[in-house]
Amino acid sequence: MPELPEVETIVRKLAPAVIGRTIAGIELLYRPLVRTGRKALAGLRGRRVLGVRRRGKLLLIECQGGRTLVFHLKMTGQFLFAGETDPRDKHTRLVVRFEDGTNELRFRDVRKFGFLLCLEGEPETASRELAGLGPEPLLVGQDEFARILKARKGRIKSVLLDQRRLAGIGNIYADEMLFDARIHPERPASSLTNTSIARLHDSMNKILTAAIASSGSTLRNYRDAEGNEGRFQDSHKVYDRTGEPCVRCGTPVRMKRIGGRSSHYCPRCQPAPRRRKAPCIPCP
DNA sequence: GCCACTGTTAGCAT
DNA sequence: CATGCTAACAGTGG
Repeated sequence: MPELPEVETIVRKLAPAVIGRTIAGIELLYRPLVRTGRKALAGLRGRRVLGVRRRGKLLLIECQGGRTLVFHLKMTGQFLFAGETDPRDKHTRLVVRFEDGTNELRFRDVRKFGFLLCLEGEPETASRELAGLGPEPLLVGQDEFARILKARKGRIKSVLLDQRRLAGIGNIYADEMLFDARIHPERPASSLTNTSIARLHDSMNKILTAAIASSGSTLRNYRDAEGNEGRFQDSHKVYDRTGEPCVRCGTPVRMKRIGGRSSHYCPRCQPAPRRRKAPCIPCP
């Protein structure tokens, strides 16, 4: 479940709790979690944590000596702190112990989709996963945003979800920002007017900023590193509100599968794109 | 019990 | 290259 606002929330909890601490050991409980750098992982013992940051939906833990742990939480990855003697549940995939021994950091992931890279050197250049990402939605300017959208033939929602175009937007926030900007999720990205693009840029900033301020959305199992739930689900206007009245016009919110993803929208506030007339083949 | 569904995305087909 | 499905996994809810 974690998208940009959830990963950002986790980063903010994790940073003060681990920066400056020295790693005493790492226990890998599910080997396939580590996609690259399993050997480098063992070499983290004795190194200090220098920083924690986010890129798209990835969470980066930067350590002394130019090594970086890169986590993707996919659907069900989560971090928690626990005492070293507290029982571990069966979904715990990795444990980081620290020299101060006050608590340990655990990564658990029910569905096992999450992954970890242990990189040496500049992360942005050391891995495809990072190098291929588009700009940060909260940093991209309106002009570049417009260029990204206008160059795409596909549906606007699919473009928002494409991490090579913009990094960090997932299903929930794509639906919410499209509703806010009154754009139908199936509108071809290249067909958007400058006005619509400007509105969508504003909505993207507004929704993501508000979601971060509310510590993300908890619909099923998302929790931050302290076990807290997010509160932004209370502000969802369309996501997970199928059949409920649109907050703007009262029309029931509709759910439709678009590009394999459940998509929620108001059929009245977000009118369907006009179907193009068939080209006149034997145009005389 | 069975079936449908789930917030991601890599990999493959077109 | 771009775009569109589906599988990978495990649990939950009907």
